[in-house]
Amino acid sequence: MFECFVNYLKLFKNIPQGDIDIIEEELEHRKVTEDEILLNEGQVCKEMFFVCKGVLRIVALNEKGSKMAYFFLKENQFCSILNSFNNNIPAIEGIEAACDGELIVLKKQKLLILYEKLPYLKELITAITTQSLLDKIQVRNSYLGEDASTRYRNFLIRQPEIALRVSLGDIASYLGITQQSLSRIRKNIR
Amino acid sequence: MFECFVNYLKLFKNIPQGDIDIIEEELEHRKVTEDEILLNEGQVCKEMFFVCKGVLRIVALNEKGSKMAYFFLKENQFCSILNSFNNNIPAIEGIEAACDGELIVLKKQKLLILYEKLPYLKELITAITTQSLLDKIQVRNSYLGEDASTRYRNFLIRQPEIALRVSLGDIASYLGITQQSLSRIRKNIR
DNA sequence: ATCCTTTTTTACCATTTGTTAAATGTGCTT
DNA sequence: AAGCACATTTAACAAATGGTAAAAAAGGAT
Repeated sequence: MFECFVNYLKLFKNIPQGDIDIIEEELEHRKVTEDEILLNEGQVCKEMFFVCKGVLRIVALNEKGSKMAYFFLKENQFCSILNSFNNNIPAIEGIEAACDGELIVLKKQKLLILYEKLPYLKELITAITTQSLLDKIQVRNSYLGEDASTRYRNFLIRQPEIALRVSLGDIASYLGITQQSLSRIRKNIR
Repeated sequence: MFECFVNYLKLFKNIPQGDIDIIEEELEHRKVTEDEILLNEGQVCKEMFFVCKGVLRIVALNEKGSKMAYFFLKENQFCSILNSFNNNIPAIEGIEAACDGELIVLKKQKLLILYEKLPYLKELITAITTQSLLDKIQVRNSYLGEDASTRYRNFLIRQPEIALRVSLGDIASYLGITQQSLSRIRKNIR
């Protein structure tokens, strides 16, 4: 049930079986279906998800009021709205399932218990999520300097598995262009 | 000399004078002039800067080979290339002074000494820099969903002081548009 | 003040992207 | 299989942006 999560952590640090038992005590498992909403914009985010299977998307409303995908998270990635989670403030973004999948749910209360019992876990998870922030920011910055066609080609290189599993509309909003533009770009690439 | 840095930290946590003496022991002060390069792309970043006066810019080469500004950092903000700083790998971005200014320099070696002596300092600085990452990523994401004119208007709202202190070329590259486009947008706004 | 360099503004045209609308395709339900 | 809802593709036109080049403006140095 929780192997994928534990196995992922073990990639970074050897964790004794006793600790694993403690960790699994506080985890929850959840199946999600496409377009299921895991967190609404405006709510305080009190959970951190770990994707075992499928793809999650972080979404927000843009200036014109339409939903835009900020990020896609796939297997072995954490997904939360950290600004909300850390500071107990309403989230500006929401979390949705981009396709059917399975998650590990880390409730904030339970995670804090784990951090008390196993302080190294806090360091580890913080390091992982911080690193993923740095990766995300690097990608988003580079997109701003590219035209739509280049953005799409780089998206295919950077996240080929995502490209196959989420809708064209999702990808277009993620790249900051319209569906029609993306469809046109796809045609030109063929 | 170092008051601005210490005063800033005190906003978050009360720090006894003894600790302040320890901290100041490890700090360095540096004056910079406009366009001075503080870190070249490709180098490993071994320092963290704290801006006392002026504006720094984080730059990177885009697909076409021209320099793009990823971020501007002003008074009371930390500036480093964390991916390089944390992981001892060459930086993809560079750091330059966008105008004359004064900095506190925190060398990695000395910072690690401070973290040993005052563990709460590590938590504090990590929290501050993580929060600023979240803020930056939020802004960059929203820019991707806006057209150039909206981006500029939101830039003026979000960072009015920066707008007055850096060149049009810097702002244009930050917003992912050409100087000419930005100049045209400015005209339309008047 | 003058010259020189750099930045900013303009203008023109090519290209890209957005908008609107319709057509086509795809999968699901009955 | 037929029908329906939804996603994707196309098309035609409008609007925005980029590329190039040149003029104007602003600063600095002498």
